[in-house]
Amino acid sequence: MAQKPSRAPSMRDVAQLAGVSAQTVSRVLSDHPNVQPDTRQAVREAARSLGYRRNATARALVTGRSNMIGVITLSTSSYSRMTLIVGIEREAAARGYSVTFVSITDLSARSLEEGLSRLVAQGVDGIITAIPLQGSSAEVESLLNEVPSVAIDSPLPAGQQVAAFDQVHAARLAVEHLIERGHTNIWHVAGPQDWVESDARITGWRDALESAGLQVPPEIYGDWSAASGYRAGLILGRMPDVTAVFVASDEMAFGLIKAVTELGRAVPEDISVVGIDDIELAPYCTPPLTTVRQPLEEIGRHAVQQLDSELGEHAQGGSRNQTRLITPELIVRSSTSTR
Amino acid sequence: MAQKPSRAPSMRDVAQLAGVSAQTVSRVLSDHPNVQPDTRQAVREAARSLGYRRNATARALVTGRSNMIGVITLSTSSYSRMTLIVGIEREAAARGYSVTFVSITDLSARSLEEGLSRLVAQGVDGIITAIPLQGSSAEVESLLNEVPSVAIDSPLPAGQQVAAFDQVHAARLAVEHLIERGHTNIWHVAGPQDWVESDARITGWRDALESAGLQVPPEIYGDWSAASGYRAGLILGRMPDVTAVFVASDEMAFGLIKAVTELGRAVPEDISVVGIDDIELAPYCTPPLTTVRQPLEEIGRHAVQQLDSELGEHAQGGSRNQTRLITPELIVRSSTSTR
DNA sequence: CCATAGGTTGTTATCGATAACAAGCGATCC
DNA sequence: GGATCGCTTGTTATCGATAACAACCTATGG
Repeated sequence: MAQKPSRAPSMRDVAQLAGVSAQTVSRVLSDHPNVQPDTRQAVREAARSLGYRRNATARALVTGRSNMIGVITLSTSSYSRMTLIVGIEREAAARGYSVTFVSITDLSARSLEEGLSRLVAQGVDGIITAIPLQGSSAEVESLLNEVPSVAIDSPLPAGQQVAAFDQVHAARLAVEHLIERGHTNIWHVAGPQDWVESDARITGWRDALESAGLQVPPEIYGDWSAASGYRAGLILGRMPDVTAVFVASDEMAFGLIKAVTELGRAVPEDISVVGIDDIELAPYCTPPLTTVRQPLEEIGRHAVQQLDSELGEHAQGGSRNQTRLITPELIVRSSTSTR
Repeated sequence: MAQKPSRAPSMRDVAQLAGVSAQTVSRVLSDHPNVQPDTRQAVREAARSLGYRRNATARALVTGRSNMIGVITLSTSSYSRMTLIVGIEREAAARGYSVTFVSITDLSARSLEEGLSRLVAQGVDGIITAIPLQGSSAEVESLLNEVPSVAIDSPLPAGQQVAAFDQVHAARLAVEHLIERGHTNIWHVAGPQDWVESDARITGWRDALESAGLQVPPEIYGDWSAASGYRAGLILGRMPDVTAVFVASDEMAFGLIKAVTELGRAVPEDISVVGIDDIELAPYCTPPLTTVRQPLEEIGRHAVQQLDSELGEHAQGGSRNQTRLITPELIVRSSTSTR
């Protein structure tokens, strides 16, 4: 049944069938204004009857625009990454872009280079870097110079646009909430060392404590995983004077709560816990997790919007460096109690 | 500082600098065997000094291969989707493909068509459909005929390859575990109605019960979300003779456990619960969740492998319809007890 | 009634690479 | 020593579209 079509129909075929030139077909398909209605009609019909589909590759070659945007991200399979990517994809689709996706395993400059160059080689019009790395390399900078880009999370060097979430503020919200409830000994389980998010959240936590005149204990580093939160919990649960912990991600908070509970300390009666993210399962934690929501899908959309407008200006050459910060929101559930 | 390069260097530029023809440059860059070592060397140097990068668009146009594979998936930001996509991306990268990603919001034939045609228009070499829909439309079939494709989850009609996980077996494993522990009244919270996964898991559950000579209660439908699991829990928790529930996803299991616990029924003492997926948080559920692991990253990799080999054969025209089933594994934690 | 303007359509060149063919050249073989 | 072989390199055509220019035709105005 499936007859093998020797070749997909080209513009020439459509033109021939409609009795016009290829150029006219092109005009019709691009909605140029100056085409006679009947011609337009005829071309449309011919195209439909042949099942014609415009060849994006050829267009890209001649126009210099591929209408693809590249996304590079860490390959952690976390909720947050996925939500971000879905946000990006939606907005991109709405604006007529398709999304090419590259994930890297580690944060080394090597693999960052490798990933970026895959995207550039693929001919994307712009790149969204959803990578939380701090430093970078000359090679990376030069790659990012070849193509307009927007950074999520990380303030990468080149005069780039940034679509971000106010991490410091988020952390401050969480900690202030604990302070309001009367806690004075508030610990922090942070993300891994070289992540900007980790730093920002540490900063927010520290700021909040200091402005309240409270003592700042040492932070404990995790790696975003629930398992690392569990390990932190095994430590903190053994310290009797710890009554509150601000955890840098919901997933780590799950682990921490499990650990301290196993050690016989009740949450929130003995220890209050606040997370960050508001993952889908946060309300179903035992107890339901108080957390700061990150509107990730929105962040993804913003990133695409900025990239799109940057691509628009690109022709003209305007290049201001605006940053759009998104405001976090505290979600109070039951993992925090008044002291 | 950032000088605007009027145009990226082309093969011609490299050729000129190296004092050879464009074709020779092409040969060097494609690692053709018959090139004199010094020529090769000279070309390589010229390319490096110009910062030359091969234009994938032009290559794609002339070779007819874009080295892009398309992935279409539902835009649920679940853990599993992300894991799958990461698996796909890794394997694709390893085989020299880049991945273009389209997510759709609903399972209507309309949006499926829309998404697929975006991919086809973009010129992908092959498509991985990670969409759990049962039915489809003529238009969809015709789109899938234009391009080789592999289905994950769903047995889409066209003589497609399928990379799948043995859902029926997985469900059976879960239920048999409960039966072994002495349970006789085992309920099921299923996924949404028109998903193949839901059906397969229902089938497995039913099979296991029937072969044990047990009664089959009516299934309760959820939508994979923790919230829907919670609702199911509010129902099942009120039925005193229910001692075991097999839940079609870990996320729903989290919700269910929360609900029945709130109703005063202890897990696993009063009610045993088994999920499916083994999400990262499963061990940190209260109590730690017994579940059946889905090796999603592996499934993603398999899908790419099959697609790649299909793309290879495509030239020759072989087209058998092999299916690779991946075996599930039961992970016993503490949410199930002996009756 | 001719000149000009503007709408409509066609022609040609081009984007950046590769495939297919052609040519040059030294070595091997009889 | 001449013919053939095989390695190396260059030439030309092509992929499928669009940009830029050219040509034609129909109104409109003087």
